[in-house]
Amino acid sequence: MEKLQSIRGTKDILPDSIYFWQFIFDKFKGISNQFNYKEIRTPIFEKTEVFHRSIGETTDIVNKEMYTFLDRGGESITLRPEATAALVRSVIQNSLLHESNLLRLWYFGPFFRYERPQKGRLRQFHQYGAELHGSPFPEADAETIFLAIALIKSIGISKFKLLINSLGNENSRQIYRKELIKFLQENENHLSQESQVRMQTNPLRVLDSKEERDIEILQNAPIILNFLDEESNLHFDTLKKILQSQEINFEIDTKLVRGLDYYSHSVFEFRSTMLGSQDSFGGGGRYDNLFEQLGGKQTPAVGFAFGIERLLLILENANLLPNAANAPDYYVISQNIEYIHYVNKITNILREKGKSVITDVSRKSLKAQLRDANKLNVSTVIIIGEDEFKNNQFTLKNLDTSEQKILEFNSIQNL
RNA sequence: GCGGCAGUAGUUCAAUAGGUAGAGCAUCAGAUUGUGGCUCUGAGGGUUGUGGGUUCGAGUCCCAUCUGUCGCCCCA
Repeated sequence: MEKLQSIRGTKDILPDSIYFWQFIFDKFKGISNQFNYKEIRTPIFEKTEVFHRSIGETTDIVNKEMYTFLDRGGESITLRPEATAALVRSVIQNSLLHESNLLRLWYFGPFFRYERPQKGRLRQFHQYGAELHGSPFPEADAETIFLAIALIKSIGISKFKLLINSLGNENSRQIYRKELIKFLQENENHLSQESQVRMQTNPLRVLDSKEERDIEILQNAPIILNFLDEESNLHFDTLKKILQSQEINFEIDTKLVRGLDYYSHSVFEFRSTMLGSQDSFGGGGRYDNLFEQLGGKQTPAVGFAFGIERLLLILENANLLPNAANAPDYYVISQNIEYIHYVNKITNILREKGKSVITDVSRKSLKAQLRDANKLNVSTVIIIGEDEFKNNQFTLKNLDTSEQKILEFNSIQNL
């Protein structure tokens, strides 16, 4: 028989590491509560249109990274490659903005992109994200950044870089776009092939190029921040001031554009030197037009997401993983299978008292059970041998000190 | 999707110039028949990722494929 294995780019989260996942989830849940964000869970697949209409037809995600298939009814379905569009769909569908014009949401779950796997880049990966719907103001952008930083710190990460940029509003971006295309056309012959194609489809993304010759040319490219209109400028300036007032360190990266078409105004990204070339572990931005694109009414919004696997890599590489292992309170050992009912009785009483208790189910010898208890880091064992069984007693042994004493059955209540 | 590197017991690795696989750790069991950890002894466990090819003979060479990894594209 051929051995079956998991699909390329997917990973089992095994019992040995599940603790770390729970650690991150619990911390993030706590911080989200402090910021008054509510958890939301949406399906992991959506109609393909949800993503087509939001992410952008010319983006790599839509073009080559989506898991799209026809279901048995002939409908085109896509495993979600990101959450923002799906959340907006849900908010519109369920009229969540009906009773309040402000909505704070967070989510945690799996996402899917068909990419060549690498460390920190999987086909099924997990994200935590938060979205703030309903405010056009930079205070909202700032709140999400505050939240993001609180989350990062809550799991012990203190070294990271925050990059910000502004893409301006629609108006500014159009003007800049024209200017940029003009510049790119003038230098077309010197650009990489990739960039020459992208210049036609999605010129802003050329800025992201890592090709050496592109980078060189782009040094003289027009800078988007110089094309912001008054409104856009004010928005970006205010955000910067808010961040500065709280002594949040950031760098302005005028080439930061991010890979989704729906962003406007602020975009930001978190990077760590503890990762390889996939050094970004989170990012987000403002998306004021997405609601309309998905058939809702115009609603300004801002949000961000973290890659859980990348956070775990940072924790691992920085030696920040928390200690797991919570040993059972008791191991009830029986010398002989004949005492099984007595052992179960004791075990059940202890469990009803809220203790975590383990017993042998594979008919191991007394010695083996003790070894087992030791391996499991149990510090207290209860031993039922012939004498204890006959006299309605039990032996309580401390494995750390090796002290042991015989007690009457009723004193189980005092454990 | 493109390029480089890698793939041997659960795990970390070893195997001279191609001659039919070994060790540490882990696992399990014993060391006077009611007691763990330390120590000692022993045992189980691999059709060398998979499929072809070259060869008298391949873990070792060649091809393909799968998976991982590094970089690119891109992103979390």
